[in-house]
Amino acid sequence: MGVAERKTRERADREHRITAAARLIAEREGWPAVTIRRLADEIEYSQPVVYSHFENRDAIVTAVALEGFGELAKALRKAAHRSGDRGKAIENVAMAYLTFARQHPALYEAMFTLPTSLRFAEADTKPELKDGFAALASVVAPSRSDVEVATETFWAALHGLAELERSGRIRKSARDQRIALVVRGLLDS
Amino acid sequence: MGVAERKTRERADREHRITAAARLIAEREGWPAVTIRRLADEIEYSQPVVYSHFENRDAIVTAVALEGFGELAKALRKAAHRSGDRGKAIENVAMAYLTFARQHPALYEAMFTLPTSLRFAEADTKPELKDGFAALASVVAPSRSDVEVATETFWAALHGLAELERSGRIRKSARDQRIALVVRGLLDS
DNA sequence: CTAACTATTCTAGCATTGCTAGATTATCAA
DNA sequence: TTGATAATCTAGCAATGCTAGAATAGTTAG
Repeated sequence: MGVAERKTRERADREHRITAAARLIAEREGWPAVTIRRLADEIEYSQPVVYSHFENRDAIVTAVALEGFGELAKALRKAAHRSGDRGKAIENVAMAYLTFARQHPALYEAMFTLPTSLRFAEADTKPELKDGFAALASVVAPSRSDVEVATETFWAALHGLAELERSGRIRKSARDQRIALVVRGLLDS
Repeated sequence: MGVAERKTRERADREHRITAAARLIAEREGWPAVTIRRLADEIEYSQPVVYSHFENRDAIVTAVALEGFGELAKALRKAAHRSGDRGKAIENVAMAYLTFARQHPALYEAMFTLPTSLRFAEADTKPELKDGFAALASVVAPSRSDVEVATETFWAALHGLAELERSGRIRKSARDQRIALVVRGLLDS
């Protein structure tokens, strides 16, 4: 009775091929180039098959975004882990965050600026979404009373830096100095 | 010979009616509802007339965004002006920034997340784009040596807060505490 | 092994979009 | 009044997201 198993496995494979193709095309040519027809071509099936996996285009973006959150969390955890003093830990995590955003611009776009159906701070919030926040919180300062507020602010600063850098609105050259400022701001308080 | 003048005035009026309609529809129903057909209907002309004013849809978004930058700069200048000590000034400006973003979400979206042809830090950078930055810089600390870096970081923090708040990824309740943290971070350094 | 049934996949099409070529109408100078 | 120019419109193209209904493949019962 391995037939059913094979079928579900094949379906899962195909689903993964869709998100992988979406991500690749987005990273190479931008999200507008990610059309259902293009994805259908890529997996060598017709359009309705794509819709048997995802309700609509946004759902595909959402799936990619979720992958992204998982990977970002992993990168942040790694950076938090190999850390000396607290300041260095914060700096490492900040660098890791900005590097991630810079190296996967389309992925980051899916995670933060494209319309997705991802809900935060709710009952059904996916673990991928919480993990990244937790990694940030771990270096902020486990001791201080306002960990959550401080983490939110840290996150906002990083996200803002990532976005303004990506859109070319702040100088690329002064990145390290800005990170230093953020780190100092978090330490002194 | 007031004919030519009247015509250019009428053209300018019509152009303004286009961006005003775009902005209104975007604010009420979101940017995807802003279609060329809809705008043409709104100004009671046919589609090609809209294209005689703007090269394409993005150019309309860009025009709205530029208006937004002008208004944001004005709001920030106002907040910077009525200020007591330096900490209060920074706080006022930060509050003004976030209030602006919250009260005009679609406008803010045009300014920061939708694709526009706005270029920063270049020769042809429009004054509206520089003014807001200048208003931020004015409260950061005219004395310190790293004004530009500090202003960029301040801006990034505000932008990050605005975006994460808008997308519901950080708690609305703790806004004031986060602002306090940003202000303290800027003061202590 | 065949026939019927079910699940899967495809073809073909709809409505909407951004954008434009070419016809049509209004405007104005000679 | 006529002819030329400018302003505007009609009609249409190609591309998009999405879907109904036909066709096919796969599975099971007799």
